Amino acid sequence: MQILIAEDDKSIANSLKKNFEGEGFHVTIVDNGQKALDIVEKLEFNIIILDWRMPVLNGIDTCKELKLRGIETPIILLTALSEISNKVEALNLGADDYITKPFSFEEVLARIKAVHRRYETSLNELFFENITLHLITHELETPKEKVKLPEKEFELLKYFIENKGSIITKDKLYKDVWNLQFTTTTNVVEATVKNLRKKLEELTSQKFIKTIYGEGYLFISD
Amino acid sequence: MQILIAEDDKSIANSLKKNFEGEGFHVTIVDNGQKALDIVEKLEFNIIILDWRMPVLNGIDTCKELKLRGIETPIILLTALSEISNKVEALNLGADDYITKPFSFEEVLARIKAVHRRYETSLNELFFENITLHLITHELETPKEKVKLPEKEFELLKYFIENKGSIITKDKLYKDVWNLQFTTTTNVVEATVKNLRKKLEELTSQKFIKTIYGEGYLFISD
DNA sequence: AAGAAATATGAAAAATTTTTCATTATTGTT
DNA sequence: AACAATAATGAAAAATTTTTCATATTTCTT
Repeated sequence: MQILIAEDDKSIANSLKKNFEGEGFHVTIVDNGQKALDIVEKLEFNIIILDWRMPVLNGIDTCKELKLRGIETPIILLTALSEISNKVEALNLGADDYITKPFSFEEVLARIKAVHRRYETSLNELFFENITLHLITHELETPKEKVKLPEKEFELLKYFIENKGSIITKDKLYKDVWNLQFTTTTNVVEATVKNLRKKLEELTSQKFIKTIYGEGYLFISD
Repeated sequence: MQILIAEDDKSIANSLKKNFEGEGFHVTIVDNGQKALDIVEKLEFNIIILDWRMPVLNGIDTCKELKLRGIETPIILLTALSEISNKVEALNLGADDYITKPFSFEEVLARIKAVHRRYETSLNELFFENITLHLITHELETPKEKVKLPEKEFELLKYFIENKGSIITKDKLYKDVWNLQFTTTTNVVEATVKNLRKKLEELTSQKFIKTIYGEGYLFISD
């Protein structure tokens, strides 16, 4: 997760950065709104955190300008308690949330995760590494190409991404994807896994679907 | 749009009601949280507005209880300015927005529309009359049954609902749904319309797809 | 290393969906 | 009412997807 923080108070900025990095996030700090606008043109972020008061260009105007430019990255505003009557303004400007100082890191983290989750689901896309699964059109988008997946392959891949990183047993797939009791008389799962594997590898040159012998499948980075 | 207002201050409640009805919404008023819980069990609402302070059961606890019961209807809390430090609590309780008194009706209306729109798109469903089209699973839900639509029928119905009430020419369908130049050498559109019509009529006993001779199709109430 | 269990695979079969085609029905115009 | 244009329909053909089956490969255990 790439986070941009625009905050002129160095102690706050560094404290946030240290904490976020402890969470495995990547943080970029700028000290005014204009610099935030500049860097957003060049790099992609998943979340933008703007301080309300900043030199050169404050958080409100930065937020307004970002939205004007069509940037859809979720924005969180940091405000002092005294400025709180402006909350309506904040949300009207297009900010997705705001946090009043002083705040605990736990609060910031919770808000960020909530906003990001909300954003992801609003997009109707599932992300994994360099692939995107479009939930409405059932298209699989890769660096190489965008293809429409047949029904079963779509459902299987969706299930894999939703359960990435943990072992998925075959009977779970029979139950959840095929709505079948687990029977030994069929091997549709293996057959469909084969086809999905082939398609994924052709498109990404990566092997996302591992098999754990005797246990099930594991969807994970190559 | 069905709105439930739980507010013990009669002047506020009635003023809201009058204004909402001017907008064509249908409003139900109750004067405490317990009554709100009771009526929500019996009737369906699109938005619930809860006053923060109320006798018997206040807005916070009502909100908490509604969420506990799995009610997903968006909730907006009304709070006095002095209670504003609890905003974090409000959002954590699962309220979708909150408005501080005193408020203008315009603000309330804007918030309601925003919350409702957010809700509808977050559901990933398209509604028309008594049918629901599930955008992720491609299922058509009717009072009688829920069936999975084949790809083309799904895309066609989605297009119809998105363009309900206005004439849809055949070349628009060829272009937007089939990605084809309009050619006279095929009649896939007619064939698919036929099948969708049959399915819709079997399931709802209604005829949603009218044909406007020489112009196109019109998706509209029977 | 050999055998057994589990998984993978290519190709065929079955099922479903999409499109075409020939014909019938409907609508608007004269 | 008759004609021409447009739309609807049933059935067949074509294309695609899903499942099955027989066989090959891999993995684990001894």
